[in-house]
Amino acid sequence: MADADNHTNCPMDPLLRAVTGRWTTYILWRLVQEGSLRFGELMGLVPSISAKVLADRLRMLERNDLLIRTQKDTIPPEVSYELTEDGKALHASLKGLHLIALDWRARGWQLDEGFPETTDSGVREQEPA
Amino acid sequence: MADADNHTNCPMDPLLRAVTGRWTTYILWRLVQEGSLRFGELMGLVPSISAKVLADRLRMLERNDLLIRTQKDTIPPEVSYELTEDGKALHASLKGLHLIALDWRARGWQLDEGFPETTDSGVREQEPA
DNA sequence: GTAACTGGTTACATTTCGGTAATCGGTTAC
DNA sequence: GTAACCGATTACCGAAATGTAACCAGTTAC
Repeated sequence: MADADNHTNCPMDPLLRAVTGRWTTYILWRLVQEGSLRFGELMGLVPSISAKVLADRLRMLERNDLLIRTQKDTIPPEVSYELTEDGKALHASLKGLHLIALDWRARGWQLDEGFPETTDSGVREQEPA
Repeated sequence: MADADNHTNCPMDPLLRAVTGRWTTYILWRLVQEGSLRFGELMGLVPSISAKVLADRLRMLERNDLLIRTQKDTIPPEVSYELTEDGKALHASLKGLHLIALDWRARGWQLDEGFPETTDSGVREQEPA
């Protein structure tokens, strides 16, 4: 998909896909804050993420040289993750989006993904017979 | 999902989800370039998008006040779309991501999403019996 | 002997996403 | 009568993303 699927040739597409999965930006954020975190620490910091998805995200970020995985072969093992310079740069590049996000949130904006079951008023226009 | 699912409370999450679907950034880009476009024009400009997905994207952006749909009830109908100020601001906020995307692309970076079927060497480590 | 520790992997189920093809509505052109 | 026009919607399907739960390894503590 990485290339054959680059229909639009939009340069942001691959970065967006790198950043877009659920919790990914939050993981980046935490790693920027804390510098280095172990797997279990991330499990605790990212609310309700599963080990599977966390591992998926970390391996994906590692494959793309956005973070580095360091393993100590002690028993039990100790594995920690930290961002590379590219990873930090990626996070920094989200600054603009972050600012506008804060602004919109302050203005009460919320994403409407279009699930009508959350509209509770029940009152809707009736077609005249 | 819009709120109950905001697990991380990361302010960027909803914006990222607004921007993330396939072709969404490209649609924003085109609307910024052209100012106003009709449905059929967008169909032509966005390569290989289907009417269904284009309609999905447009309705989603409209629901979130990122673009405005204008319909003339002629026969055949004429419908055009243009970004709101918020829509333009959202697009502008992707500037940082755009810059880093250009830089990385120039450096040869490509997203590796991890599908091993594209690695054609066939040679992989064998377990010693 | 068995549970806990850490950092995962695996199989499976469910949910969501995107793609294809058919259809609609009202009018005009053939 | 029927095809084209435009802007969709609908039903259906397969693929991809995500969630859940069980399990693994090697050692220590009980």
